[in-house]
Amino acid sequence: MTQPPEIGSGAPTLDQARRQIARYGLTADPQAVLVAARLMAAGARIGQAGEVHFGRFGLSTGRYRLLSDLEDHGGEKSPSQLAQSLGVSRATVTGLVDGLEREGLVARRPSTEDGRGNVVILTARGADKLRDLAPEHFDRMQGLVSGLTQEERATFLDLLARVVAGIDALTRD
Amino acid sequence: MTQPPEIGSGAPTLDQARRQIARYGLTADPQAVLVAARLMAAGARIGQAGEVHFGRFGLSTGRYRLLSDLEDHGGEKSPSQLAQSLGVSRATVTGLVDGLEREGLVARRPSTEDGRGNVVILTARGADKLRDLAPEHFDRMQGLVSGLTQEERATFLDLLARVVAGIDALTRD
DNA sequence: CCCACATAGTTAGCTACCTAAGCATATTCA
DNA sequence: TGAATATGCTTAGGTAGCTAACTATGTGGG
Repeated sequence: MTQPPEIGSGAPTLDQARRQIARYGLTADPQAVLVAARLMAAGARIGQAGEVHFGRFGLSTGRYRLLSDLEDHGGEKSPSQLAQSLGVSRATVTGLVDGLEREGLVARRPSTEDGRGNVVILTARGADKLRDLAPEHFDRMQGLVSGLTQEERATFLDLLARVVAGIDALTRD
Repeated sequence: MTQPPEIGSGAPTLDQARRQIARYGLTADPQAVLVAARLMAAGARIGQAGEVHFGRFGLSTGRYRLLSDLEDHGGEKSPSQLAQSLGVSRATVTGLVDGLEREGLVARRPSTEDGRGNVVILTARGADKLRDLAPEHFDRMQGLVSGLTQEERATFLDLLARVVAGIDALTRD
């Protein structure tokens, strides 16, 4: 019983989609379902790969994004602003800042304008970290899309944006 | 100081990519970097949306994928096989099965062939759950890609596959 | 002026994912 | 056959993300 390839990492096939749809007597378009399923599988894989990538530098995706966002805004931002621009909850920012602070890459200071607020500051060590990882980081990022020509990348960017717009269909009431 | 839109959810811009590359005097292609960054951001968003979607049915993405994979294989599979086909670690499968077993959607039975092994079985309740959520699930999956024509979806599938092949560039030594 | 309500941040508790280490059972081979 | 190795699964401990609840400070209205 040599089972078919089915190389782990959960990439669904068109046949799987067809069978699933048929099993319940539905009328969905198998190709559309396949694209959606592949997209979700790809999203998961890219996310994991990102963690491995940033892990090389002793960071996680979330921590890198926070540092990078901080640098893009003059090295100083409130946790709420960070949560907003990173698209995560404030609780998540608390956790990310906790970790980064422990490693000395950012620091917290009380806000001078709002007694409730903090400001998160990029430290010199944090800036150094970003500088150090930049060459390899950008090089690998380019590698990720090196299988596409420049024109294909433009097409992909367009299609991806339209799919992202469709995310609402997945979550709306 | 009305700051530019910058609508949360962390979609990076071409300008950001350019500035970051320039800051360190690198030669990377900003467009390629942008595509990679957008892809990672999209992956995260789709992943979260998926959790919301499956959460509607009292499941998570991982739990749904496990149930679905089980059904696609006659309702019976070992944890190791599940880990392989889902592309996650065996430890993760242990956790997913723990949760699903608690809810009566799967059951564990000792393997008859291997004294070390288990077999995970899809219960009647598990099969019912899959049947119940199918119509809405497939409908929303279609909705996710409804912004693309059939031809565009085919193109997207091709480009996505080539990007997935590039994941290796992100993680290899 | 004070109370009600809004906002900033943290904490607690959940899920998913990982790696590494542990335990039990199989298998291989000298 | 007995020891070394391989395999199956679980456990322990880590990170990231979420929501909900809590504390503290700000703000606005009667």
